Amino acid sequence: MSQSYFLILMDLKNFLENGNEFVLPNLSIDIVIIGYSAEELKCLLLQIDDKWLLPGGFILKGESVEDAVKRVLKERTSLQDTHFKFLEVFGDKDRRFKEMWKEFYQKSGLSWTDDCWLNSRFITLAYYALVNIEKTFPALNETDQAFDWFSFDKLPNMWMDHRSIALTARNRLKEDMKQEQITFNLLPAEFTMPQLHQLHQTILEEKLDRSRFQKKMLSTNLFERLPEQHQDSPGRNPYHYRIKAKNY
Amino acid sequence: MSQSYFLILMDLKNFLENGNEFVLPNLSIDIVIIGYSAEELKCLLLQIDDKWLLPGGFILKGESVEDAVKRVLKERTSLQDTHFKFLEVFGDKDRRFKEMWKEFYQKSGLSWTDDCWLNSRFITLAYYALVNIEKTFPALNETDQAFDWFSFDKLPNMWMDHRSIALTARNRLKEDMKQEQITFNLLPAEFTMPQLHQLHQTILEEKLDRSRFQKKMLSTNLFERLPEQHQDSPGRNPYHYRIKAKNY
DNA sequence: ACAAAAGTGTTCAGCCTACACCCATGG
DNA sequence: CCATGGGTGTAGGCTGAACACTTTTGT
Repeated sequence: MSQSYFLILMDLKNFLENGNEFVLPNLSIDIVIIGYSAEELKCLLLQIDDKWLLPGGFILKGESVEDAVKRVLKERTSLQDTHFKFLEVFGDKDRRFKEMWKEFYQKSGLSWTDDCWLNSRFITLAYYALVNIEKTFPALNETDQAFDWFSFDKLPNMWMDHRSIALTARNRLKEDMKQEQITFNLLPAEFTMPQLHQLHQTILEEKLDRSRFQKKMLSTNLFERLPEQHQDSPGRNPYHYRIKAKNY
Repeated sequence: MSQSYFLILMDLKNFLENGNEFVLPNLSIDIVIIGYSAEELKCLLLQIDDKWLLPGGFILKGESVEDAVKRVLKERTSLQDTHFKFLEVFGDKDRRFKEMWKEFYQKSGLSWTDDCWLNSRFITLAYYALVNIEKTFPALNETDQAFDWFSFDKLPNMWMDHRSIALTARNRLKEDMKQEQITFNLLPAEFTMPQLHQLHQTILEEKLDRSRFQKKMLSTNLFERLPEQHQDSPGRNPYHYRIKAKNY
C-alpha cells in the first residue's frame, strides 16, 4: 500500500477545497522519521517546490491522535508497528504555511484566500519515529514532488519551523536513549555489538569505550546472542544479536 | 485579578453559544496544578455538579499555546511565573464531556444539541504546574461551584478522563524530579533541608537517607544558605535556604 | 605468523549507602 | 544534662572509566 489512504479517498482538488470537513481544524501531526545509514543519522523529508517538509498529516474526525500518527506513519513508510514517541507541541500564534499551498490551489482552479482552511493557523503535534532505513519504502502523495533522506547535519531549506522540529527530535533522541533502550529500532532485526556501538557514538556525537559499552548492553539482558555464522570480513567476526521477545 | 479574563469578556450564555468564535475548536488545555501541604501532594480541582475536574481552558485564536497555558494558570491561581511543563496529549477518538455542559445550556435558555461546540470531541493538551499552596489563591469562574485541594490518594469522582490525567502528572513528577531540580516550587521561597527532604520522600513514596540527601542537594550549588535565625522549635533549628538567582 | 577486529579482564577512582558521631537548643 | 532534631564525617560496596590482554580469522 504505497499511496496515502487519505488522498485515495479524495483527489487533490477535493482535499484543498473540502478537506476540513473530514479532519480536525487547526491541528496537524508531523513526524520526524529518523533512520541510520553510512554512520549518519538521517531524516525523511518531502519536497514541495523549492523547500522540504516533514511527513505529516491531519487527524480524522473519528480518529484518535495515536491512530492518526500510526496511519500517517504507515502511509509514509509502509511500515507497521514502528517505534514512535511524542516530541513536542509547536503552537506559535501565527503558525501557518502561508504561500506553500497557494500554487496547488491555483493549479486546481481554486482561489487562494485568507480563509482557505489550509491557510489557517495550525498547531502541530510533533512525534519522532525510529525506523530501519533499509526496510522503509517512502511513499509520495499528490502534493509531494520527491522524498529523500537528509543527514541532520545537512538539512535543506525547509518550510516554516520544520527545521527546528527536526533538530528538536535529534536532540531528544540523545536524551531518551540514555533512559530507555530504543536505538535498535534504527538497525536491522539482526545486528552486531560493533554496529550498535557505532550507532550510539553517532547519535551521542562522542566516543564510547568499547568494552564498557558491550558490558552495559549485555547486562540489560535484552539482547539474544545468535549462533555464530556470517563470515565475510577480515579479522574476527562479531556475534549477531537480536532483541529478545518481551515476556508478558 | 481573581476572575477569568475569558469570562469577563463574555457572559456564560454568550460563551456557551458563541465561544467557538474566539477559541480554537476541538482543542483544550488542562492543567494539573500540584501543591504540597501537611506532608501530602495535592491537586487543585473545581466542582461542577457532583463531579470535579481539572482547571483548564481553551486557546484563543490569536494566542500561542504557551501563552494560553500561562493565561489559564494566572486566571486560576493568580500566580505569575509559575513553573509548568507539558504532560501529555489526551486524544481519544470520542473524548467529550457529554452531559456536563447540558445543565448550563438549559439554565441559559439554550438548547443542548449534538452540535453544540462544547459537546464536540476535544483533544486536550495536558500540563502540570508546581505551586506554593500557601501563595495560591484559586479563583472560580461562572461555571464552577467550588474549588478544593485533594490529596492524590483521595481524588474524588471526576469528569471524563481527568482522574487519569491527574495521576499521570503525579507519576511524571516522580520521573522529572530525578532529572531536574524542580521540587522547590512546591515550597515557600525560604525553606529548610528537612522540609525539602520530607517533600522528596512524599513524592517518591520512599525513605531517603538524610545525610546523603543533604549532600546531594548542596552539591548542586543551587541553594543559598541564609544567616541562621528563626528559633521556634525544640532542638536544633535548621538553616534556611533559598534558590540562587540564575546566572545569565 | 601477523594484522585486524572482536571479545573479555583488571585496576583505579568516584559515587552511593548506611550508619555513626557531633552540634545546637529547650525543657 | 538529657532528649530532640539538624548537620557532618567515614568505612564499605558498587559502578563506571581507561586500558591491557586474549581470541578469532583472513591474508
